[in-house]
Amino acid sequence: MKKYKEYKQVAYPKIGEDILAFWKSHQIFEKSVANREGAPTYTFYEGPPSANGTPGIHHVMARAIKDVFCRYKTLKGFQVKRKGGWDTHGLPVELQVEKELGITKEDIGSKISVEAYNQKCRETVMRFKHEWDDLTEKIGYWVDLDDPYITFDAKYVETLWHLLKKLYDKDLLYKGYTIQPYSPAAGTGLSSHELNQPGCYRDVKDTSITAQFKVRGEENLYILAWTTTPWTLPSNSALAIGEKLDYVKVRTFNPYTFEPQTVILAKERMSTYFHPDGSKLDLETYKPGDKIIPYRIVEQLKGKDLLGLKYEQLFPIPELALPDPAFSVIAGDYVTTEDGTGVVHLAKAFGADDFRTLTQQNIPGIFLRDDRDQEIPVVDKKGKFLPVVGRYLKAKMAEHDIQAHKPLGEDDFFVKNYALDDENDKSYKSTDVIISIILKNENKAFKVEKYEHSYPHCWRTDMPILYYPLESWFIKTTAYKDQLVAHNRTINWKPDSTGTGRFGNWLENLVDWNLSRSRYWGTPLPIWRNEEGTQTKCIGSIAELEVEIEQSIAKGYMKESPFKGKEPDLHRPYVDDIVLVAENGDKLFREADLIDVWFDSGAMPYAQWHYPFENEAQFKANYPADFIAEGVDQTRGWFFTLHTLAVMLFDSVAFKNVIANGLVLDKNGNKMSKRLGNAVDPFLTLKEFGPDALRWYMLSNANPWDNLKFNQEGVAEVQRRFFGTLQNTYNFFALYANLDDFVYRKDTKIPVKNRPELDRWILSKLQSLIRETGDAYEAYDVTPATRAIMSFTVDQLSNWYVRLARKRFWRGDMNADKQAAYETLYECLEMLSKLMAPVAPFYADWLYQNLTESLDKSPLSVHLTDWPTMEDELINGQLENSMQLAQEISSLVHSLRKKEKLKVRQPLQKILIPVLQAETQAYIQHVEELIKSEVNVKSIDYIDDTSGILVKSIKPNFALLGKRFGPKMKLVNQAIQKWGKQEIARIEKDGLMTMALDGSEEIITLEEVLIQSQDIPGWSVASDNGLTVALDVTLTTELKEEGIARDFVNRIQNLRKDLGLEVQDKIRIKAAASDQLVSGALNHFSDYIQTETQALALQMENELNNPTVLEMDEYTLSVTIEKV
RNA sequence: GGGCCUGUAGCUCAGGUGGUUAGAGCGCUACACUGAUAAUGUAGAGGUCCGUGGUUCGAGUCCACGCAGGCCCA
Repeated sequence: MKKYKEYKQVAYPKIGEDILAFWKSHQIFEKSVANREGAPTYTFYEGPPSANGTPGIHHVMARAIKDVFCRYKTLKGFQVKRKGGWDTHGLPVELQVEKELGITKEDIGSKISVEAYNQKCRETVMRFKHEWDDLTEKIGYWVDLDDPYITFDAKYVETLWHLLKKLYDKDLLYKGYTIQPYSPAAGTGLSSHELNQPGCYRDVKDTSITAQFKVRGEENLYILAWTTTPWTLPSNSALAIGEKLDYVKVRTFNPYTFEPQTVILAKERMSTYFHPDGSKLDLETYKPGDKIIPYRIVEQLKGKDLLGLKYEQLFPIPELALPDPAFSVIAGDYVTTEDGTGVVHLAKAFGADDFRTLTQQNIPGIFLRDDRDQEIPVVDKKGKFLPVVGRYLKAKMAEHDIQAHKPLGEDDFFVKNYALDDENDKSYKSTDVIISIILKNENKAFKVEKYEHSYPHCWRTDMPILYYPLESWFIKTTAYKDQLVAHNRTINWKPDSTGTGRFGNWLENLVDWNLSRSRYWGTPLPIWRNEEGTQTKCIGSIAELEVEIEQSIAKGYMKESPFKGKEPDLHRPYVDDIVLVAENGDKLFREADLIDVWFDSGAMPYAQWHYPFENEAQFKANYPADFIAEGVDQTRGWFFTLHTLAVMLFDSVAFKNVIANGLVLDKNGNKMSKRLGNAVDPFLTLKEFGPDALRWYMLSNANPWDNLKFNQEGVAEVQRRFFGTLQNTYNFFALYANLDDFVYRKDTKIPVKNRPELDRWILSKLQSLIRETGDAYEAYDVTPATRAIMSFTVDQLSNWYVRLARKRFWRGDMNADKQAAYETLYECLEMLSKLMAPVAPFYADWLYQNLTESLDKSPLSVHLTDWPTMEDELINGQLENSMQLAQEISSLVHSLRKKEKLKVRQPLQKILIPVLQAETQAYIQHVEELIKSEVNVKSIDYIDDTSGILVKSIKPNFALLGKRFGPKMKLVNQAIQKWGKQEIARIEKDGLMTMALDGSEEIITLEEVLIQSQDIPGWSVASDNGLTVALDVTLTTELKEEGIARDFVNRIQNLRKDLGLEVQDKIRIKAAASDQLVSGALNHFSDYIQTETQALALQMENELNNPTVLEMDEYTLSVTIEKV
């Protein structure tokens, strides 16, 4: 029976499937964890994906990275529990549900109850769980899928509440009012994290206006201010300048009304607004419509000279009138002269800087009042001007006879493109455009143009966002900035720059974390307040809530608990129905907000265990994480929220090591997107290549933190080159091992020290490989590990060891030499299966099992083994040196043969190697036989100094002498280059030489120069890397005959094969030679030929029946062979 | 506009602390091998190291300023 399975063809995808089935039926993953019970833990946190979309190829990348280090640490003896998780809340879920139901946010509560809506969300959110689980299994990502944490789970939410209360108790949770990104289309504020979604910032062309603000009490004097959001101009209540900037007053004409006027702007910005020739033109002779408008600078002044200047309201709508100090010039430290006019228009409701500055300077903003007497901006939450402004715009349109694409009523003025009208309509006019025309007509616009800039968009609705005043709850992260920074310094970031740069800078410029989301499907904020906002309760657990509810029932505020007789559900609408009792007896209502979903995921270290309500020991044993990995886009997402909560609540890091991987782009370096059709389907790729080649390609091609240009051909190459070579090597082993009935047995194996040199060499290399891969995995550098494994497998094991050892496997019966070869190759293969197991878990296990099946005691799977320890005593540096010399010399000889057109089959007499050090000669002599057979030469001669024919060259050792001589190095170099035979001889003999340099004597030692021999007069030489080889190209008759004999063997072997003879079949050869040299060769090398070709006889005949004519280089030869 | 990353052969990538012939694989060309054979091996061609300045005796490597691409943020 065959002990080692042989494979004609290998279907890698099938290996994936088979091994997956094996893992399942033998519970290998479970065993790999259970086996390490009691061992030190290595903690990994799974960043929860959302299962409401299908997984992509980049998820394979991310998950492969996670898997590699968890598997490696398991092999290293740690217990690595990997709890899976699902991110289930948030806007994407809501939007998907709305799309499917054909509703908008406004319909919630009317067309559909919050209860039914949330129920639908809950059903939707796990929709693609099956695909995710499927992919996870197929790529071999080992994670506990049976007991994942789920962020909507009541227990999970309870922990979130607990954490929020801890923040509240520390006074780190507060309600504020800020200008925030708001999506009218989605009806919600957006977190900075959401705005960080790739693709949110897009280049768009907006109408930009440089408006003229007329200075009060002056004739025709205007301040210029530029904006890309004309719709905010009706809300203008101040202008900001930079105090230290230079400004000018310029006399000129308005380009639209042609009226003479004087304008104020930053001096540096003049070139944008005035044609250079305008300064030469006469102001008096200007005629309306002239192409170049003349101008004169009439006054230069500093920004601070402008402070306090009053101007007329741009849109004098009576309802929007404001008292002093509105409509005046103030200072803003953010004003620059990079664009615009160096004057910034401020609208308190629509800009964060604006809001801050105006608040600080006590300048009121433009607001109206709602029926509860609360301030409201003049644009409503749908992005439409209130009728107060609409009426004004409508009247102005009539006054100036402005025709739009449709009749516009006072309630029709949407900002941006929220009207959803057809923008391609020729007569389409946006509100921005209408405002521009009005201003142009009224001598209030100095320049109107389309301006292309990057503007944030809502990541789901694709509509531009507005900056809009919203009330919010915040976490006061700024209070912990120093601790956040300090703890970050202790984290090992891969790559380092993401930690210090991207993440570090983010922490340095920290703002408070805006927690609030006005939505339905998410974790509700556990805060109850009275109507005045004077009484507040924060609830930190279900039990606490139930006690409060009892009190409320007792007080008569509630009839019964919504949780009565069922499991508590902490979602809306149930918690909204709960009314609590304040200390002073007031009714408390829940703050309607949900919290940022990033809080959900950032709290997973605690919430996944329902800590502190349960599993305290579990939590403590697994906190903080040793390792996490996600995409670099999570830097300010999950990485940030994990870090923040850990620092603020536990004064700890949340993770010690983190890999922030790059993007997976298409092969041309473009982003993959389903829309563009360049997205790669992971399932199809798996089907074609199987999981191992895919993982190996992704991790070996480039460091994970570099973007990967994903190219299927790259996967194919990895498969062919690496897996193919490894597979061939295994097949080779299996083929002969089975023929010889070899079975690897530890107890009877030949000690390494008794094995042939070649074996000891490859085993020495193998030991180095163990160290190299181990070091790389330890440093979270998977790419160098894969490259080292590939290089060993392909270059050393297959291309050198197997090739040179081939004959040992097929020749003769079992003997010690043969056994050593089998054992050595076996040991290399088995070791490779372990070293590659973290990256290519399926193939590695398959290989391991093929090798070990016939052994009883070995663990079932490579993933249940221990990481190998290096055996230092097997490392033989000298032998590795020798072998490297053999490889280099062989390569040089091949190169010479090529040049001289002498094929390897033609034996040659000798090669010459100049050696200047006895050491080198010893190294080479060690592997002399090997070189001789590899390049087919009879002998190797060494020439040393005593021969007297060596031509040596000398050059300085720059690294050493450069440090010593510095600027004089050029002179030293020139001097040394001039040295001839005598000087070289002397420094070699004495170990030093003196030289004159700048009038002084300098002593140069032998170590400070490099002496090489690169030429042997009269010989064909090749040299590389300080090594020189000469080839004796003389062909004697004997050599020629031997070459012919070898050629003949080769042809006979081909014939044997053509005739379908088996390896052990014997033959009889008859040959009719036409050439004397050939018949001489056949006669002289008859024994050799017969041995090689398994011939019992080689007869020379004059005539042959029906012979085969062999074409040899210069001769032809007729032969017949017959099976005996 | 700011932060970070990347730029080396046609393609994908290596090139501690600066040191004088810049490497590998794939692809290409040629050859060899034919008992690993739908394999395998060898050799060759192929480079303004993104550009420009600078530091230095010496720069792919260090510095400055640019250019191009990417990510993140304003």
